[in-house]
Amino acid sequence: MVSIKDVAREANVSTATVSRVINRQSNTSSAATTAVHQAIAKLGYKTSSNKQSANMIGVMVSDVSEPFFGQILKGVESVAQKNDKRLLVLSSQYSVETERQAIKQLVSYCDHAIIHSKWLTDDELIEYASQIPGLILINRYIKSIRHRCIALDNVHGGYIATRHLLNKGHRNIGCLCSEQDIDDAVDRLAGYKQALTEFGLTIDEQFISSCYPSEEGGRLATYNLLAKKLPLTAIVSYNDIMAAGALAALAENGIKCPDNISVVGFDDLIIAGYLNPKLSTVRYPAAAMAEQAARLSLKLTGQNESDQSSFIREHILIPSFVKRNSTSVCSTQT
Amino acid sequence: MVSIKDVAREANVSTATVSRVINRQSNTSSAATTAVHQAIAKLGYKTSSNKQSANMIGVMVSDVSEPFFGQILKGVESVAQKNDKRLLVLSSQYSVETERQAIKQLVSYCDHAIIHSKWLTDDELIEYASQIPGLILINRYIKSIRHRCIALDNVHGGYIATRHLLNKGHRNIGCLCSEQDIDDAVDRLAGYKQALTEFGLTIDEQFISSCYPSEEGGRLATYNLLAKKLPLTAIVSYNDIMAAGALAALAENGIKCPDNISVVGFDDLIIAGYLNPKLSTVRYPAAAMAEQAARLSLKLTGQNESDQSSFIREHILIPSFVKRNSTSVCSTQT
DNA sequence: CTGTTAGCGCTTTCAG
DNA sequence: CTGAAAGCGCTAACAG
Repeated sequence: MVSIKDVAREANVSTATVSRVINRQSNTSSAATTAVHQAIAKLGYKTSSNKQSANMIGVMVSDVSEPFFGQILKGVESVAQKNDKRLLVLSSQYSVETERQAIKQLVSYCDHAIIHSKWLTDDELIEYASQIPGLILINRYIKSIRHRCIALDNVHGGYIATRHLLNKGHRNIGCLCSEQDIDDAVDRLAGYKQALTEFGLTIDEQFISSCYPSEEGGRLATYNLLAKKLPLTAIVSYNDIMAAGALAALAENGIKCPDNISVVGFDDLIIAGYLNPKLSTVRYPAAAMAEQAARLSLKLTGQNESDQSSFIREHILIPSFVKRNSTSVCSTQT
Repeated sequence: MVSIKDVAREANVSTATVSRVINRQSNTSSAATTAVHQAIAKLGYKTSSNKQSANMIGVMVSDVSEPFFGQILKGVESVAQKNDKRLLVLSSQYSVETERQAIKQLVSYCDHAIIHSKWLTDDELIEYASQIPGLILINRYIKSIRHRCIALDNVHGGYIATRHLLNKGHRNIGCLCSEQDIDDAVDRLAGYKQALTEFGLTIDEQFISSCYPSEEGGRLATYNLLAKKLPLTAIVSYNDIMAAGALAALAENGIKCPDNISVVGFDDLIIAGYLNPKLSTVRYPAAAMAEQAARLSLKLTGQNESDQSSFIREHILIPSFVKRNSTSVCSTQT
C-alpha cells in the first residue's frame, strides 16, 4: 500500500506538503505541486488509502438516466454487492471535460473503475489505465490494453441484423447510420456490408443514409431513403431509437411494417417491445457486459482469489438476434 | 466529530472492541455488540469520519436499471456534482432485507442519503432518519418526519387524469389499479374517486379493476373490465406500464384507442411517447423531486450556506398532465 | 472474548 | 511556502 510518505520521498518534499497538495488547501509552490502530482501518478497513490477505496467500485457513464446506462449500472452493482463493495457513480453528461474530471476522480478514489468513455482519446485512456490496475474500459476496444477492455462485437451485430433480412429473402436493404464518428457506428455498418458481400450482392451507397442517432434522425434518414424511390423492402438501423423514427416515418407515409418494409433495430432497449410493431432487434447485453467488466476489474487486482491468470480469452461479447414483429419474409420476389 | 473513542466510552468497552464490532470481524460477545450498536446509534457515529463521508451523498432505489429510478439518480447526481460530492448508489432489489441493509450502510457511510423505501415500515424509517439529519425520504410521506419527506401529490395526479377525461365528456371511466398495498396506489385511486364525486357521479366499484402493476397486469385488468360489458369509454391506469397492457388488450380486441376508448397513464416514462397511440399521461417529475430531496438534505446539515431555515413549505410536488394521442372527446353521447 | 499498547496514515500546528 | 513534530482516528498484535 503506497502511502503519503512514499509520495513525499519520491517528490522530495515532506508529508505535510503532499497532504496540502492533495487537499488543495493553503498555498503550495507550483514546483512542489507538480512534483507531488507526478509522484502520485508514478506511484499510483490513492487518497483514502485508509481502506475506503478498496471498498469502492466506480462507474462512469454518459447519463445515468438513460436505460442503456441503467443496465450497465445494474450489472456493476450486482457484482459489487456480491463482493461487499460500494458503488460510486459519476456521469460525463456528454462533455469531454466532465468526462475527464470524472475519470480522474475515479482513479484517485477507487481501486476499481468501470468506464464508458465516449470522448477521450485512446492515448489519454491508456494513461489513466496505467495509473490503476482495476480500471476497465467498457464498450471500447484499444488494442494495446485489450486485456482491460470489454466490448461488443458490433461488426457481428450489424452482420446478424442484415443476415436475418437476407435469409427472409430481402435483397434491397436500406441502412440507417449514425453520423457520429465512433467505433460502433462504423463497425455496425461494416457488418451490414459484410453480410451483403457474403451474399454476393454489391453495396450501393444509395441505400445508406446517415443522420444524428436520435428518433428524429431516424425519421429524417428514412425520409431520405424513401425520397430516392429505391425498391426498398427492409431497413437495418444503427439503433432502436433511430428504428423508432423509421417506424414513425413509414407509418406517416402509409407504408406498413413489416408487410411492405421490414425494420431491424439494435440495442434491444425497453422501448423495442412497446413499439408498433414490436421491433426485431439485436440484443446488446449491456448488463452482462458490465458484470464481466466488474469481475475482470476484481480479478486484475487479485481480489478474486481463484483463477488469477487462468482464462484470458478475448473480452468481446457476441450479440444475439431478437425476433419480434417488425420483420417478415420479403413479399416482392425479384 | 464523534469518534470511535466516544463510542467506546458510551458503550463501556475499549476502542478495539468498537473497531471489531464495526468491521464485523473476529468474535465479539453479543452483549458488547449490541452495546456498541446502541452507542453508535445514540451518538450518530459514522465510519470513516476521516472526512470521506461528508463528501458522499447516498441514494437507495429499488432497481438502478429502471428508467424511473434512473431519473432519480440523475436528479441527485446533478446536485451532488454541483456541490462537489460523490454519489454512492445502492439498490434494494425489491427485497425487504436488502433494503434494510442498504439503508444501514448508507446511514453509516454517508452524511446525506436519499431513500426510496418501498418495503420498510414508517417506524423503522423514522428510526433511521433519527440517526442522521441528512436522510431524506423520497416518494413517501410520514407525518411525524414530514420535513424529511419529498413526495408527489398522487391524489391530485389521479384527480387530474380523471378530470381530463371528464372534461372531454367521458362519464363511464374504468380504473386500473395496482393490487399492491402502497400509498401511491390508494392515493391515485382516491383522486379518481374524488374527481368523479366532484362531478356528481356515483362511484361504481364495477369500473375498478386491480392487478399486479405490470404490462401483463394491465392487460388482465382490462380484460376483466371488458368482460363485464360496461358502457366503457375511457380508462385511467395506475401507471404507464399497465396502460401499455391496456392498449395491447384493446388492440387485440379490435377496440380503437382513442376513437372507442381513451386511455390515460401515469408516470410519463420514456415508453409513453413510443406507444401506439402515444399515451396521454400524468407526468411524475422524478428528477426534479430527487434534486429537491438532495438540496433539502444539504440544507438540513447546514451545508447549504443560505436559507438555513427560511422557507419550510410542504415538500409535496404537484404532477401535471401530458396530452398525447390516447385520449379524445367522448363520442357516445348519453 | 477483551483491553493494552504499539503503530500506521494522515492532518494540523508552529516556527522559520 | 515549508518541514518537524505533535496529534487524531483507527487497526493489529498480543497477553490474559
